[in-house]
Amino acid sequence: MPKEGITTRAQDYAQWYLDIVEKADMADYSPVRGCMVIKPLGYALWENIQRELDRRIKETGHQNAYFPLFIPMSFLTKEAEHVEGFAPEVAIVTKGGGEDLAEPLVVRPTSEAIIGHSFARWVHSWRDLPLLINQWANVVRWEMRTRPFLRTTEFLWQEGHTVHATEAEAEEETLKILHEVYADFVEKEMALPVLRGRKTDREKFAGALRTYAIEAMMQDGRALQAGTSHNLGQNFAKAFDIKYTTADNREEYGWTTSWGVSTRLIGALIMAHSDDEGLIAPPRLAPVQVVIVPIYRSDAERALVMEAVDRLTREWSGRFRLKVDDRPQLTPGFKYNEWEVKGVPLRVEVGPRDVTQGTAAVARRDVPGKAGKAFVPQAGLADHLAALLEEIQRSLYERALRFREEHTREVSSYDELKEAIETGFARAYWDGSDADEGLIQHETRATIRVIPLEQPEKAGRCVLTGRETTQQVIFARAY
RNA sequence: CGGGGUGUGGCGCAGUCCGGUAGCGCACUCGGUUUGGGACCGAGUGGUCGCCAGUUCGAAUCUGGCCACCCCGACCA
Repeated sequence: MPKEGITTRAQDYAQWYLDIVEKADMADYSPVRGCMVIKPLGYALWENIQRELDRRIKETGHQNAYFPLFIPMSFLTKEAEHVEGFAPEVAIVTKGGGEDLAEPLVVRPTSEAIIGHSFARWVHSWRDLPLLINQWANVVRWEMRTRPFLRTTEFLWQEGHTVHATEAEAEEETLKILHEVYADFVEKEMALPVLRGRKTDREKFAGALRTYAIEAMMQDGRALQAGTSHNLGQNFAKAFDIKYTTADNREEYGWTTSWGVSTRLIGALIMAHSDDEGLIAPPRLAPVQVVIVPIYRSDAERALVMEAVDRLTREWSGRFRLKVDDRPQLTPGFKYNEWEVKGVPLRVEVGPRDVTQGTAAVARRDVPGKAGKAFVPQAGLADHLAALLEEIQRSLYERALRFREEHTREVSSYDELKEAIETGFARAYWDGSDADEGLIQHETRATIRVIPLEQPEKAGRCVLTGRETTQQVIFARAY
């Protein structure tokens, strides 16, 4: 049954997304344009995302630290490409304590500059390297057009910043983050398959040597950049004077990297898995994994049912993130709908009939309606639920992967490319220039999302120029 | 920054053309009956109609100005 107040995906995908955010109660608008209030459900998702990412970031040897919100204006201008890229979208503080500041302060749009300054003070010797730091922070970018989670003026993220002795080590770090932290997290925890690849020069980070990214496909066939990892070369080391002395007493600039993912991931999670009924949260990140709805008429039945619920859940302690919805005066049907909109993966119903029969009704969020509901024995219920949560996690991933495969076409002509990007990704041989890419963007609104790391063995002809090349790229419209 | 739209109880809207005591649905509060797919009945609370100025005996409604937000595009995690 379509839920009240949720536009269907078929009607208007963009409006559907906004409706899900609102009806699932994940975020609210704020008095400041483009800024968003993250409500408890949205924030609980973020906390779970943080926990899993933070674990991977630490397992790969990084430590958390925190750097200031304000950056002296002059710092931002030290790296030429960097300032050019970010200047149009920074917020600037010119007054403090009622006085004009001697130097305006930029509210960080990203922290390469302020962290670069610190790193220059921290790094002296080859023994100080590699320096592997991460911070969880908010940043501000004055965007023209905003959308909850996908693009907001202020957003939350993590940004890793590292310094290495050699170019090869910096490159290794950049790719390690891409694979072992970002792709691993998004595929395993978010149940969302990603394409891994390099960005073209047009799309790379301002000031980077090379940018790598993971790209995911949303249910409307558009691409969403889920994370980026930059090899900054020596650009920032030179701008901020990050130098070290080698083992044979030579002075060298360090090689730096930076990488980040943001609350945008919540937007990706919503758009990739949810349906016209509401949010579908992947079990591994769902703030509530199992909701129990007790059903009763009289006080006597209530006592009976609640006793069974208490007995069951006592045995589950710690196994699930669990919610017992014993709110009085609300009908079971109302509760089913509410938890469906909020994306809880499993619902367990326990009523008088179940108490007598030793059963419970279990409903899967990812399989709507009767098809996803079954009466199962109370004995062994916890194991059954645990298995179902894993099954849902796997099923969501496979569904998203199948969708991406069905909406990805190999194209060999510009006409085919134009057609393919209407519904999904276009994989094409490419030997064009930056200007050619700009032309295609102008004509089709599609851009090269990634140059996939996995490339074909044999050569083909560039979709635009017709020149022979071995390089394939992915074109798509992006969020 | 261009284009479109909207500002009226917490939310969604009607009323504006044609000026005359601000209304509906949901939500909320209280009482009762209900509860296996969004319960029902009854009684209530709540709004200087985005802001400023003007016209008028009288403005949500007419005139002028301003502001804000949303949606669609170009720029971007």
